[in-house]
Amino acid sequence: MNGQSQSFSRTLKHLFSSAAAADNTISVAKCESVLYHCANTKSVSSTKKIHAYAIRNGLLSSHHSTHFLSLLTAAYAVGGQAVFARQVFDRLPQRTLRSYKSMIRMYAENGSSREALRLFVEMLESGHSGPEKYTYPFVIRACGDLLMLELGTAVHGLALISGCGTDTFIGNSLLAMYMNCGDTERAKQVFEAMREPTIVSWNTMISGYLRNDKAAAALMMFHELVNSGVDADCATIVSVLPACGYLKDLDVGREVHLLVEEKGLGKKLSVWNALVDMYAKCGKMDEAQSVYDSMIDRDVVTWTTMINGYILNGDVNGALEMCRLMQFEGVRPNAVTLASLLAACASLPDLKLGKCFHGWAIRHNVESDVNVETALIDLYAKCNYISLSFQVLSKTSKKRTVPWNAILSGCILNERAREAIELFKQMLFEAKPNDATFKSLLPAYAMEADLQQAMNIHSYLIRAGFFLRTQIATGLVDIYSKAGSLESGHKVFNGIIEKNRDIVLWGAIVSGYAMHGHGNVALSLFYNMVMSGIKPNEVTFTSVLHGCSHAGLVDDGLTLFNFMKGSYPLCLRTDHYACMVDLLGRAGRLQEAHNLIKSMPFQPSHTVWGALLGACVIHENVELGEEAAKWVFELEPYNTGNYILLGNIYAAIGRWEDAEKIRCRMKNLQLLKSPAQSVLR
DNA sequence: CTAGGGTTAG
Repeated sequence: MNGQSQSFSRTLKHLFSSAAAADNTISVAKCESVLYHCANTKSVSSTKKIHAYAIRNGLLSSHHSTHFLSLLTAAYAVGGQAVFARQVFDRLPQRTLRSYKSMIRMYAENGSSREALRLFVEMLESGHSGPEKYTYPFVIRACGDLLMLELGTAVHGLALISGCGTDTFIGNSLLAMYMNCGDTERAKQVFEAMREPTIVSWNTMISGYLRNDKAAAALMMFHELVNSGVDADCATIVSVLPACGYLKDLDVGREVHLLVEEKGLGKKLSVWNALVDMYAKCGKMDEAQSVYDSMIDRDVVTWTTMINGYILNGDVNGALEMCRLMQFEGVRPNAVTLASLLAACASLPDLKLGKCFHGWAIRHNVESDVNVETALIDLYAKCNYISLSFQVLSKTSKKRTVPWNAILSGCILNERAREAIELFKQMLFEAKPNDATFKSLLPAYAMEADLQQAMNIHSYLIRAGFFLRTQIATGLVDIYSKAGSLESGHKVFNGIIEKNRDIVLWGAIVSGYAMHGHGNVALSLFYNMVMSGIKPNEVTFTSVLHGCSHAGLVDDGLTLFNFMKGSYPLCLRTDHYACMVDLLGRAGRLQEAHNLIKSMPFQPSHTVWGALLGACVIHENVELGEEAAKWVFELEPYNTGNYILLGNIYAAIGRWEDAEKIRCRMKNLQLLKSPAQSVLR
């Protein structure tokens, strides 16, 4: 106990002994000075005593009560007593700067950011000046927590006006806020304007870049930091290592590892855990293992990281071995461990193993964790046991969004579009949908291909304010295309500004026109896309080529194909050749089609030969038809359709015996088919 | 008094 708190407790004692003696001469001022100490020492029990004393002795009704109550508010707030603080605060005749400050701080600290900001705004509106430099960081953090970029920017301005612009703490808070809101550029500006960035500033930048999917920028920051002469600390290490892992940049990862050894930064377990994770993510399980072996202390995170590492590198047995060792060491798995094990079982998929881990989750009492529940729903859906997914769902709290998202995508996976749509309607009574919800749900509407339903979900999205996002717009374009309204799809497409149109959105509109036979529109949209600076990918090439072939645009198709060969040779896939063969073949240019196949830089697939065969049927070309058939019979021996196609060519030109022979061959194969297929499975 | 940091996660 230091001198100050000793004198405080003396004062408190004196106060109460005087009270016991019914000495009402104890002044409000005295109580106030005690309260001031209560706030400084975060002493809740003393605060309560003073509060009770004040009530008993009618101090609250005096004209001094504003000052007294605002001190009382502060004392409760500092002690984290939200309910008491609020009660006193609401009874204040006048809300003072002090009371606002302490309430804002309390709410920001206990996670009620919205409440904190409400009070902050009210404080400004009621004519108080801006907060002082110790309150700004709380307000700024609250803006960041709620992703309120506009308000955050306004607070930034206010801080500048009040002359707090150079404060390091406020600067660092601003960095974190902008990063949280996804505005990396503004964060960078603030960082560059800082006169003396501390290690915290650097770390905030590094981790912020990573959280905004800019791992390369995070690494650049790290290198700048190393060159600037500021010493890295533990937080730097655990911020930069995930970036190395994400980029699989083993060189930088090793550099960081060296730094840890040289500067003795390995005092915390989290640093070693991050190193293990980095090596695992870079695909170096042997090095991860050796870091792990060198560790004296290990916690559940270490084990989980190793287990994940083995899963990530496709070594399920290694992961299982780790589980056994972990159990042997007496370390209990947590929800994270089980969620990732279950996710691994889902991606295999391995129902039996998944059920074992479900059991393990129950034994370790984590089966009602949202992450675990979600992983279970996903697991059972991917194993085609969606009824079990529903069982898990029925036990969840339902107020969370993620399990619903999992069941929706599970329904899509099991081709239960109707059910997905029904579930979504139920979901709306319980939880708030987010972007991921629609990512899972929209394909259901595309499967239903019902224009009325398409319009329903579209109008819902607009009402709910979801219409801006590219990904969701893409889903809508796809739905409208499949439901047959290219016009509506195009309107949605036009609603996305050019800057926000990504390859997937372009792909959706192009394929929409292509699949409905509007090859010319598909083509011109495609060229618009290229002009707007979007690099086409295999998928867009396929759909636009498809469009050309469906619309009989032979020369356009050839031009496009040659453009591909010239500019995007690495994109060329077997599908593209199949489209071209189909295109040339339908136009009767069979020889050209055949030459194209022969020029292919890789083994032609059955689809390529199949396209030629199909064209040979239309144009009754036996010679090439037989050549194509020879290949498809080899590549796809159990597809009876191919035999029928060749038979049709023979029949068309009157070679009845050959047609009959092929028919027999097909029949014999059909007899073989069932046992053969069961072996193939 | 106030700022950054580890394992899941499509």
